Order: sequence, then structure tokens, then C-alpha cells
Amino acid sequence: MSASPGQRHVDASPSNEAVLPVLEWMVRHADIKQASLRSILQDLSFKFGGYDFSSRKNWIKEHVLRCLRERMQTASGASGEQPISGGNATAPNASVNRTADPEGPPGVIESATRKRRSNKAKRSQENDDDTATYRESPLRFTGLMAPVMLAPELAAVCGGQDILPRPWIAKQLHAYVREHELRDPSQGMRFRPDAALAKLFPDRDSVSFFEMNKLLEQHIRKESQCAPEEQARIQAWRQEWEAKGLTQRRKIPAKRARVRAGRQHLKEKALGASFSPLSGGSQSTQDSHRSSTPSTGKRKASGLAQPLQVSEALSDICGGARILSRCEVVRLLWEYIKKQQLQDPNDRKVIQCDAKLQRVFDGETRVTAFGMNRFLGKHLQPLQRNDEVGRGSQSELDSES
DNA sequence: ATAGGGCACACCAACGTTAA
DNA sequence: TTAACGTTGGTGTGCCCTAT
Repeated sequence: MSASPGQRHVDASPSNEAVLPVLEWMVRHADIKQASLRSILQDLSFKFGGYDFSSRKNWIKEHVLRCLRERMQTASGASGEQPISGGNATAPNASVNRTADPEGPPGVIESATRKRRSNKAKRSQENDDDTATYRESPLRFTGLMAPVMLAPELAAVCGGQDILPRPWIAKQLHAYVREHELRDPSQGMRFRPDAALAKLFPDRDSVSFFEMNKLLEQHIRKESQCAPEEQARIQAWRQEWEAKGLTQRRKIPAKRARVRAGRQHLKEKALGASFSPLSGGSQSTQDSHRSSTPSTGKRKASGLAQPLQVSEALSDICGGARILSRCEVVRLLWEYIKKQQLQDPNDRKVIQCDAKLQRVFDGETRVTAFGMNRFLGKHLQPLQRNDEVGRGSQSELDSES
């Protein structure tokens, strides 16, 4: 709150004579691969108690450039140290060079700087976010990396190997195309099959790398499609390669995004608590219910809502209905427990089983509210086809009662 | 948050090159 | 730097209900 005009750092403007030796020292000792003009400005500002050097940016650039030239000359003359090139090192160098070019179009530097800043800010944001973190984990040969059996004509162009994971097959083919210079010069993403590849892609003058994987399917067999002895070989291959202890760098999922989405979902769920799919809720509420599985709308009835065959013992508790969904069973079960006042008054989580409940709960006299779900599975069986005809479920119960 | 159940769906994994 | 394309299978998550 104390007025900024009184800031010590601004008033205590360091002279160029005082700044120059510090600046030269910084450039001489900077990590060229990491440093940028911006980072140098920041460091300089830090060394001079937070003084803002932006008004002397051009002066600083000139001296940074001079020091860099001297440093490169010294390095190349002394030990043949490599000049600044490639990777991040290009950023400060290029910027300074353009600055020195009197004919360089105005705004180029600012534009480039802005772009770099934008990219840096983006990277910084990503690093700040836990979505951008990685972990090293063992390479497992499952899923996409599951080894498959190659047909002889495919193995022939994969160095004779007849068991490989799909991505490695793609890699081998890319290498083959490169080695044999089969790439279509007019269309970089396509290649012209030679005699060996023609066996894989018959009647094709040209194949795109995108099509390649699809066409390869005809020359690949999954483990499940292989003969027992081939499956044994694949197993051995997997064991052999997993024993090598290869690792991969995996991206950690976007936890923060998921947590945010989850919170949003709960919030919307609370707001739309009175929504009934049958009564036609608002579009937004319906969307929120679909949030986790967006789009399509092809979703079938939930497994929990599917009708099941209820055992006689359980049916006795559920009002005699023999076909109910799990959800309905749980609801009716609790209705019965409350009606019969079977909850332990000292611990409402505990259910004191009467004779009917004991038939369902394996003779247990007491079960917990959570534990009783475990017993239900034995009393609920998938429906036979003909059972589904005339399924009554809750409506059947309603009509009975 | 927790327990039980099954299903649908999204996402991720590797690999290559080019265009934006 | 990222999206584009195509492949398969593992994993994570939400749905749905109920009570504590």
C-alpha cells in the first residue's frame, strides 16, 4: 500500500558502468543451452535488487551479443567447443542476431519473443499442472504392445522375425521403406511397394503410411488366433522381452481435469436432484448426467438396471417378484428391514436377521448394511431368454400390491 | 465414502511423417 | 508443437440404488 513511487529500486538506478561487468560475467558463465535474453534480464534484475531493466533492453541485447561472440570465438579457438546450435540454444542466439541486424523488420523480435514467451508460458503451465508429469514404468507387452504372429511374407521384411508387437512392425516397415528409398517423392506420406512389399500390398501402386497398419492386419494373427505351439512361442517371447527389464516413459493422466469434472458433476447432480429421466428434465441436466460418457447416446441400460432371476428365498422378501433388477432388490430389501424393524437400535448399520433373511444370508443372524450386498449375488441369476417375455419388474410388483 | 454388481465409454500405450 | 491415421487391450470412471 505504501506508494510505489517511493520504491527504492527504481530510484536507485544502477549506472551502465556498474551493470556492464555483472552482465558480462553472467553471459560468460551462463548455461547457453538454457539461457535466454529474458532469463538474463531476470537474473540481472534480481542481482540489482529488483530493478526493472526493460527500458535498457536494447543496450543489454547489444552487450549480450558481443559477449556471446567473444565467448564463441574463445571456445572455438581453444578447444573446438561446438557453437551454439540446435534445441533451446537457438532461441537467445537467434533473437540477439536479429536485434543486431539493422535491416531486420521491426516487430520481428517482439513477435518472436512473444511467441517464445507464449510457448514458455504454455510449458510452464503444463509443468505446473499435474497433467504434464511423467513416470518411468516397466514396459509391458500387453494391449497395443502385445506380440503378434507375423505371416512369412511380413516376417521377410521385418528381418525374419515372426513375432513382434504391432508398433514394432510399423517401425520395421518404416525402416524398410527408408532403407530401400521407396518413399514417393511427390507424396511424402506414401510409398511405392517393391517386390517384397507387393506381397503384402498386392495390386497397390502406392500405399500411405496411414493405410499400412490396416492392410497389415491380413498378415498378422493375434495370440488367440494361433495354434497352441505358436501361442507357447509367443508366451516365451513375452517372457524373454519382459525379462530384459525395458522401461517406458508414461504420461500421468490428467488428474486435475478429472477432479474438476467430478466436482462439476456432483454440483450439477445436486442442483438437478429432482430430475427424472422419465419426466423429461432440462437439457443441461441431461447433459450433466451424460458428462462422463458423452456423445453417442447409444448407451444401453445399466447392468444394475437389468432384470435378473430372483431366488425363491429372496423373492419371499421382495413381495413375491421373481424378476427384479439389483437396484429394485436392494430397495425392497431395505423396505422389508424397516417394516420389520430389523435394524439394531444400538448400531443402525447392523441388521438382525429374521428367519426369512437368514435364508438369504447363509444363516447369519447379524449382517452389516454393507455386508449384506455380498450375499445377494447367489440369489440373483441372469435371465433365460424366455424369462424376459412379460418381465414385470417393479411394475409387476406394483400391480400385485 | 462405502459395499455389491456389469456394462459402456474414454483414454492411453508405440510408431512413423507431414502440414499447419 | 500438435493433430492427423490406424491398430488392440488394459485401465479408470460413471452409471444406478440403498443406508449409515
